[in-house]
Amino acid sequence: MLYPPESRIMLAIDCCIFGFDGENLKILLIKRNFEPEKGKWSLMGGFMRTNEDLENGAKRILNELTGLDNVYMEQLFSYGNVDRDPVERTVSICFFALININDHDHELAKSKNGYWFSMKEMPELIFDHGEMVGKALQQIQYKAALHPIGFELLPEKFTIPQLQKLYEAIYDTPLDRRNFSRKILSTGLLKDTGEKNENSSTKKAILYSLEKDKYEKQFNAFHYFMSMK
Amino acid sequence: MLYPPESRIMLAIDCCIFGFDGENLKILLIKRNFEPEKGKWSLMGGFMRTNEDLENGAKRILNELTGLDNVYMEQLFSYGNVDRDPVERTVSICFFALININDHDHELAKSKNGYWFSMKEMPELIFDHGEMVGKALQQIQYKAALHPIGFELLPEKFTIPQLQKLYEAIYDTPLDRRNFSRKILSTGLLKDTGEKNENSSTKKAILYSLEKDKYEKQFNAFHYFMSMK
DNA sequence: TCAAAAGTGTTCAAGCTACACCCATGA
DNA sequence: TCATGGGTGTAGCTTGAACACTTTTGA
Repeated sequence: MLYPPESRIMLAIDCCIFGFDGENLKILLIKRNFEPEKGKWSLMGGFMRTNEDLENGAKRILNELTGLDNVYMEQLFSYGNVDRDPVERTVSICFFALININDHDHELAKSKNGYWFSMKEMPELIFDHGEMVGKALQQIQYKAALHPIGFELLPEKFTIPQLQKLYEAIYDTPLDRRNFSRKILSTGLLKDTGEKNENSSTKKAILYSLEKDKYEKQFNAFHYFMSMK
Repeated sequence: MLYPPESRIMLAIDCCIFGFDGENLKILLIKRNFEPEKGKWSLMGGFMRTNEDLENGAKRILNELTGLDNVYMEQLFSYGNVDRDPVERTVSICFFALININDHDHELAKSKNGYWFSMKEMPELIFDHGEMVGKALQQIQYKAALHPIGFELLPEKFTIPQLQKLYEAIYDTPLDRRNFSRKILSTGLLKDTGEKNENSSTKKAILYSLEKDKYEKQFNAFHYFMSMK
């Protein structure tokens, strides 16, 4: 038995892929060499397959561009205005991913015409992809204020100043070093690795790693990383 | 030009409809008199039409059960596990609505086999509808902590004790009357109507209405209605 | 006049904000 | 030895939590 065919609709997945280069929050976009809107910028996307769950579809598409697995991904929102796609009525389920910008397969991304943009220098995107990115950024701001998702964008070992720069990039606002440090350390999520950041030309900052146990346990607890006024 | 037919998929909408009766947060469910899962409880739902935007589809479905228009609705999440629907692979976009429980068309709801349940007495639901309700409740808890959505569940004129009962129902926790009152009034969103609640058998509480201007302006500002520990 | 619900004020503790000094490093 | 960036401490203020008394009303 099947349902009547009245609402079989093209179903797509689009993926906002965010990274952080130490200074700026960045997004991975592709220059389309296929129709429609060939030559313009868009999110990485693709059609949902009939035999895969939504999350698997999103993972597949992320993997096609970055080569990555095991990445933090969240379903964001579904877009389905009747005329959003000029070819045919298509509903797109948008996901966002937070990746460590150094981890992905650069060659693969290049072969798919993928380029990183700072959020502030993002070009115009096709269809409603600009709206998707706006919503993704807003969602990251919400979530990062309460939950420790920022770490997903950093390498395994990171310094507090790096983390602070990330938060400053996410909220596009300067933060006080001393208060930030105290707040982050008070969560108990950070473990001093005993190592220091050798890349610095001044005082070397302490490298921390995540307390995995606490991280997983407390992930859904509230932390108030930002005061969201 | 059309896309290849590889991923045309049945697209449904399901709707979590919440109300508040003065004591309990409630949800409107239907007892299915149609297949599949005839006789079991589910959310109100339907298939997306090819010629309507997602929000319009959700509004249509809400209206079919309640007769209401102009209701607070939010897209929640999309569900698309391959085998979630036994009939055929179907992706469902879930919305939630907050309505004033007295405003809707009781006869219409009855004619569709709609019944209200307290959240705590909710029966088992078909498919992944239980998961949907859980996520909707969580989203309401998040949102109501920061944004003034609670008012959508109350009549136009309401008292502070009523509002407190609503928050207590949403978070399933008792709140301190004095602190709650001070906090809510400090937002400046409430306007003393000069009237009092005549339904009370003891001291009559002041009826407030929303400061519409401030409400709309501040809707996306953060308020910290709840301390989310 | 009593019970029940509503309105209001105060005190204390915790947390946030703002700010200053010292240390380590490489040039 | 100097400039730069990193680590830490403190004082004041704001906010939230805890708590008690008074008022209104109908029975």
